[in-house]
Amino acid sequence: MARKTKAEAAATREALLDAAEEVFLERGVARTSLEQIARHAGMTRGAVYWHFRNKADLFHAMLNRVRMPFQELVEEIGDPSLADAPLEAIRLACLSGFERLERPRYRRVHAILIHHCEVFGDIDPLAMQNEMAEESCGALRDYLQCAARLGQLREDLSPELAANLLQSMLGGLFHDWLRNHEQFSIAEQGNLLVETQLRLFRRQA
Amino acid sequence: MARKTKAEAAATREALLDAAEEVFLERGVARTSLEQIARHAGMTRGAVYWHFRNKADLFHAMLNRVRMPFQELVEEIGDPSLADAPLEAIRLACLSGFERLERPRYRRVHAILIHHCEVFGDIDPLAMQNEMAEESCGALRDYLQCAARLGQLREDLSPELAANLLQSMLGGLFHDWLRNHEQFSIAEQGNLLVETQLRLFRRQA
DNA sequence: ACTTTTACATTCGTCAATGTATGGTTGGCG
DNA sequence: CGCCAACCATACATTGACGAATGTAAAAGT
Repeated sequence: MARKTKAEAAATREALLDAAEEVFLERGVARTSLEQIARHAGMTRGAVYWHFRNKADLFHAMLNRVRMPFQELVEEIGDPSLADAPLEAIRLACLSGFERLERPRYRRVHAILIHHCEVFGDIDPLAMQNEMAEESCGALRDYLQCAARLGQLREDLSPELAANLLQSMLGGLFHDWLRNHEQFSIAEQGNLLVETQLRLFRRQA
Repeated sequence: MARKTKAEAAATREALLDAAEEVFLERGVARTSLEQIARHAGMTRGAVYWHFRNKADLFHAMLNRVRMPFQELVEEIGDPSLADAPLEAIRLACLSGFERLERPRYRRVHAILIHHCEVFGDIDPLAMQNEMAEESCGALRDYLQCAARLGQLREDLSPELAANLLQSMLGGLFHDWLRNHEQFSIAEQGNLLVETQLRLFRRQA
């Protein structure tokens, strides 16, 4: 094969990762061979083995193109102007998280991680999900405790319980939407659910 | 091998299915061979291929030993004495669902379906999850509409929205618990969350 | 312009898993 | 009581995916 320029080579690398996303998503990780990925990108397995050591390495590279959403969500929350409005901070963080998830690459990779791959090589998707869950739940608890101190929560609702409730609701929404994203828009439905849940949390005037 | 009595043959069939549950759960469906399942049951692949046509057939048989929980949940709800207390009916249905899920066989099979298998043969776990989700969401909506007619819901909360909230919360809880059931008891945590959510739904006195 | 390295394509050996065919023992029915 | 088929083990054939080796032609360097 003729050698390509560096830019073209990088492009084929991206094309291989794109192809991996699509084929993994539609056939599952275990059932797709490197041959299928290569053919779907218009290449052969030789190209795959040039850019990646093996299937696990390619999988890692695919994951590294997106960062974890809840991690970013926590960073996003760090707006100092919202220090006295923690519930609003939570709402905005969820909103930006939803928008990020609607980008095709994010959606596909997370759908693969959660619904289309079992334990695979040194990657344990369930452990990653556990980390994400604990991380987001911790952040929610911090902000809801803050809200409780500011007297913005119903008195008959502990911030820990509210955090668990919100965490479970967000997780369920996340899973449902990733299962088939054409059923509803996560931005619309997510904002609606989060606003409603937070409204139920707030103390009545 | 010597021929076994009918009872013994049935016992080895069950032993093979038990072994399949355990190995599928710990190694994932795609990465486990029929050899591993047979050895784990103290048999050889010959026994597997006698009782089942192939891996997919064994998988089907494993699923058929448990019925879908939300399907039973819907049946469970049909208590006529609770016609004027739909929220209580929902709570009791969730409770019985949680207790059913704590039985090891139910827990293992659902954990496999949701977290440890990709698309596989003619089985599409995501389609099954979609059916379960729509089914339970429909039932919840019916009961919450009933509650709304009886004036038991906050006026600023539509029954459809409440159903979606509850559905997402239950789904998230379900997924979280199946991911590692040692983290918490789904009966305790689930009842706590459901009671709290329903309390937030109720109109204030 | 010449060499070297890059970026793939092609081919082939290997191995694990599946599926099938066969054998052997005995339970259970006539 | 005899024989057949149930029940399972064993051996063999087949498949297909991986990974390494090799080929090769052009881009980069000098």
